[in-house]
Amino acid sequence: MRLASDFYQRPTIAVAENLLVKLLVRQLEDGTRLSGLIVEVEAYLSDGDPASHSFRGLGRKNATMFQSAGTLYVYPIHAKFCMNVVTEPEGIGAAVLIRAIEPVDGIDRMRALRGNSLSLTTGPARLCQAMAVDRAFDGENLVDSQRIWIEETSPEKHAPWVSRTSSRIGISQGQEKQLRWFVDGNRFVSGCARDHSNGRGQSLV
DNA sequence: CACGCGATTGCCT
DNA sequence: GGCAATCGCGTGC
Repeated sequence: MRLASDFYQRPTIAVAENLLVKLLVRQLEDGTRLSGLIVEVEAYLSDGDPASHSFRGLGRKNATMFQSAGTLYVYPIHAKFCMNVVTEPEGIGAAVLIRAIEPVDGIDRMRALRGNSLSLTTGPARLCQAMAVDRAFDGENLVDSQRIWIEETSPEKHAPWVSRTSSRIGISQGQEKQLRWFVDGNRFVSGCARDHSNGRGQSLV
């Protein structure tokens, strides 16, 4: 079942934690269904978070981040793209970056979209490429889009898992904040923190 | 040990 | 609004 607006319109940290092991679904124009379990996310807050694109207030390049909860904020980076889910009430400016998924449906198609590269969906730019998400999806709303959305998953359908936290990856400011969540031991999680969890990781369940 | 990747900024239009 | 980009680090060859 698709996640509704009230899921996204909550404190960003709660949304980030709860996005783990939800199913990200992309319906291609030809009807092909691509999907994957979210196994790594990062939170970018509206207040006191220098790593967040919203840190300096609403500008021409981050306006989507201030739209309603559930809106997809896609930003360009090094000729590729990363996708975020907008959280909190409209106008706040906070989001959750989806950094990795474990492929479920349409793996062959994802591989083709990735240019047959081995790393399919590990890393935010890679998973965008594998899910055929580009700038045209900036502003798309996961609550009612026919092209992309996030579904609830049944706990009995996948093995028990443990959530861990760590510092965010690839940022120059706000490194002390523990705003990254990932599924412990999952092979699709990016970065070394899969192994050490920054020494202060917490088992949440 | 080579290669690919990537939470931002500046510049051009 | 759109595009191009640097270099440190993890991955995999």
